[in-house]
Amino acid sequence: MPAAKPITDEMVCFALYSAARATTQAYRSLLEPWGLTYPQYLVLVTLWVEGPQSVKDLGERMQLDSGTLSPLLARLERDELVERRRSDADARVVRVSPTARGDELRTELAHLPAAVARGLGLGDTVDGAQLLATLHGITASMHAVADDPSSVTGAP
Amino acid sequence: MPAAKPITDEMVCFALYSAARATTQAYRSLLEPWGLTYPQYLVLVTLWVEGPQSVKDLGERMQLDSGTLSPLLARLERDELVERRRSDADARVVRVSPTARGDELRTELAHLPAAVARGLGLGDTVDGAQLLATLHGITASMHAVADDPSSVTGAP
DNA sequence: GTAGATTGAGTTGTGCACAATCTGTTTCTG
DNA sequence: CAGAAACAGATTGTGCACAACTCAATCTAC
Repeated sequence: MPAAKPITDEMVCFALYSAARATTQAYRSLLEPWGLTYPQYLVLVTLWVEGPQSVKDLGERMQLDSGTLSPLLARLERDELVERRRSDADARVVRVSPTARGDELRTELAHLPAAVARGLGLGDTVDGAQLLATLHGITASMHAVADDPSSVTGAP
Repeated sequence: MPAAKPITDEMVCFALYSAARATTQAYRSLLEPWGLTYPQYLVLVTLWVEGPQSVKDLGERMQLDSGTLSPLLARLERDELVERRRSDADARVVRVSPTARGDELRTELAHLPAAVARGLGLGDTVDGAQLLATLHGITASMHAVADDPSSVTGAP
């Protein structure tokens, strides 16, 4: 067996990839009784916290484009959790708002954050603030790489 | 405007979700010249490091089931980067190994880890070992939640 | 040795992520 | 004002993630 390997980006990236998948699996279990997926839940949380908003705004908050959001919102609308209405002022804009049922879920799902925090060991084994800062840093760095790969491979 | 919000699981989970997506986007840019996706790259890395192995073993390493791996491997095989051969000893087992071209990529892509590490700020702004430990902890915790949601919601 | 359980891959169906493209507005500009 | 450009959202196509299922090969018990 070889000696301890150095920490490579691959290990970190793979760990990130695994952790994110494990998280959506955890939420899958928790949300299953409501027939919600994790991204659907995130959309609802955004609407609850920030109020009704356009698809574009929602996309900016969640860093998702209409190719992802449109079908997702269509499913939420089919399940009568959100409503989509084209703006009168600007017919290009579609305003998304929770339905009455959608708002009810806010109460029904209010126990989730604490439950997941408990599962995570937040504030206990995990320093939430520091982890958050690190993750934000990674997100920013990786966006920079995605936008300009040559910046890290050696400019051509 | 409310005072500073506490760190909630939602913030951490969303940050994780964003960071993971930003990472695959970064790899998408970097791997685009080779027509590889990030999961395909991960499979190749696993084969390079650990050598040819069965679909099951690959699935255990990457925590993916055959529903994900089978089509992914079929695409890698179509692109002549890996080969699949049913075992003589046990006809249920399919052994996956890199082709000559697949092995060539190991050299061609050898610059990636350092490039991404540079982009991440690994060892610089980010403590890789600690981050890795935290991510492994999260993965384990979330698997526990996924396997038994009642453990965090209060047993029914 | 055969019946039944287990295993390893593959297939099917749903949903998310994202690039590319399209459509209908709106706004900018000549 | 007319045409160009920009914009918001939806659609299409590819690939991943995962649940549920199928199927053949193998293993276990009897």
